[in-house]
Amino acid sequence: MLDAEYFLRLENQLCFAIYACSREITRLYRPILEELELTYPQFLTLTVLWEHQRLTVKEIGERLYLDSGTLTPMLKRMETLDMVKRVRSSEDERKVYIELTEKGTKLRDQALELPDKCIPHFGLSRNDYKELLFQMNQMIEHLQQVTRPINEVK
Amino acid sequence: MLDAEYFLRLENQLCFAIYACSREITRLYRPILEELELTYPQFLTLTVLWEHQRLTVKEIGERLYLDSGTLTPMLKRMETLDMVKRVRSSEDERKVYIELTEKGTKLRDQALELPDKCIPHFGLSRNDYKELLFQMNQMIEHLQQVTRPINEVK
DNA sequence: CTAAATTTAATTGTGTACAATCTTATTTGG
DNA sequence: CCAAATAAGATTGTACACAATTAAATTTAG
Repeated sequence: MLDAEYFLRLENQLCFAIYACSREITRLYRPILEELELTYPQFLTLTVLWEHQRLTVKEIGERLYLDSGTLTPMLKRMETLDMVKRVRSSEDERKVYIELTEKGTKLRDQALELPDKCIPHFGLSRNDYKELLFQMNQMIEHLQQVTRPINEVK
Repeated sequence: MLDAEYFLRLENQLCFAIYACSREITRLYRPILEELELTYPQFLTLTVLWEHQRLTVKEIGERLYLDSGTLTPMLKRMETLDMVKRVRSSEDERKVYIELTEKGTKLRDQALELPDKCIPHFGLSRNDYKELLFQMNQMIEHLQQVTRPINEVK
């Protein structure tokens, strides 16, 4: 049983701090990503594609925790910008493969400058960075046990 | 000089972890807030109003780091739901005061159940919660020094 | 083997975010 | 005192998020 009055105050709400922090980081990235004609979620999409070359919409969604309602229109915009190709699978017509174009592949070179330009502004030591990353991922896991439907009962 | 290759991998990106964590928390809150007819940003708006009774749009924006482009339409929706009143100031016609209605005030009672229902799912000890909150707020401060225009030179 | 269930994307509709611009009101400097 | 600067909200346009639904393809169970 928590002290509800205490945790209802804005200054004590961890969820608000995380939400605000997320938006501040996006704000930091925005002008730099703008030079690459990218938004932050588009950059994340390229990040997973740089690691895997070719993924279905569903597989991208599993990695970024986004659904087709978000991804489909975003991927279409990225296709218009000639960063990715959308290829309907021939073995399974339900699937759409997302592949990097040459332009999308080359963007990685410019994106390599991002960490250096951004991470120092987090104001974290290398160790704090790692610990915070670990904590966040643990929290995500915890939360997903509640927020994601349990289909793995089979 | 950071190892850019390392920090470009999705699993090593703290910004992604924070962004994903923020969305997972919102997902945890959503069904509970839905019972109060609230979205998460609307809940935050009520949170600051419960603390201050009456604030201008600008003052709400300063606390939540949101601008009028976000707040104006949201506050209008909340007015439609009879949670707040929008009152143009008579001393300074540029300002619009946001005040709680009776309904908006009473929602606090139900909102008091939120911390108990949600925070345990974070999977954090009371101490980890406090430390994480502190770290996040520190990061926000650091980031704002870069992302927010410096007007306080005067 | 086929009807029902499941899977994958796409679509629809609502609600943020936020840059950029606009409008109106107030403040300030000459 | 008044024109220029500034300030507060509103508006416009673009891009996510995400629930809910739809459409089409594939799997599965009887």
